Amino acid sequence: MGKQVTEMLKGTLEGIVLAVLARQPAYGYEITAWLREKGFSDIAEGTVYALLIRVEQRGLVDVEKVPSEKGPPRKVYTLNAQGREYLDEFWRTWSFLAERLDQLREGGN
Amino acid sequence: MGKQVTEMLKGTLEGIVLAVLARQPAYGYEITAWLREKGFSDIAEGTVYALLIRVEQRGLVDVEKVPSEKGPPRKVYTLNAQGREYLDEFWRTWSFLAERLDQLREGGN
DNA sequence: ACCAGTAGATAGTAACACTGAATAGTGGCG
DNA sequence: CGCCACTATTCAGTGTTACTATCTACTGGT
Repeated sequence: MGKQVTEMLKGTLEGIVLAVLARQPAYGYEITAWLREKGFSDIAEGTVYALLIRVEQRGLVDVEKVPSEKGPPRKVYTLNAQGREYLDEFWRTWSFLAERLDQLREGGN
Repeated sequence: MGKQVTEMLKGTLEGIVLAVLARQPAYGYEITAWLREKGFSDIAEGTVYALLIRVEQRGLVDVEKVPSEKGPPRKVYTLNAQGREYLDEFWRTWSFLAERLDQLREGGN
């Protein structure tokens, strides 16, 4: 998609994934497919898995192994209380940034 | 300010600085002060200088050394045609991301 | 002579997304 | 049975970016 998106995703992709999990539990492959569908056309497979491991280690999500009819068992991730808290902060940070950017774009000082 | 902002700034700070330069030429110290004033409370001094060198090497800005009444000479940066083009693309990328994020936030699918 | 304020440069570090490849399980087809 | 497509996860290595901390350098005031 271009280097610009890649760099801009740093810090936001994590929030995006947590926001997806806030709606309902999901597993890596599912999340990747969802992102692709939503226009993040070439988010690498591995990227989402690495991110999920990170948030798991930080204790923002709970994990459950669920057998799949097709393929190896799925690791289903659920946002926990700490994750919800973190997500709230993410939205505050995002709002802060988005406001500043919008102001800049309007040429406002 | 927190690690979240730091990571989110990756990829956007560059656009922010270019957007500032789109309004009028400026030098590093000035840009840093402006950012602080606008709420980016702890953007490190060095960060902006490093970024400016990067965009200069990519040919997005023109540079002119201007003697200062107080302190060493200033390096005044001006956005050139290529930089404006890059900035346009930045805004397109930003819009794409912001739209997706807004949708996610509304809980929309 | 010293210090605060202005102005810029730089070496080393941490975090994050990407690339590319490997591993594993299931079902269908010849 | 052997092969392939699809599902699903893992991992080592790389590039980019912002931060930390420090250093240089010039001016004016005490």
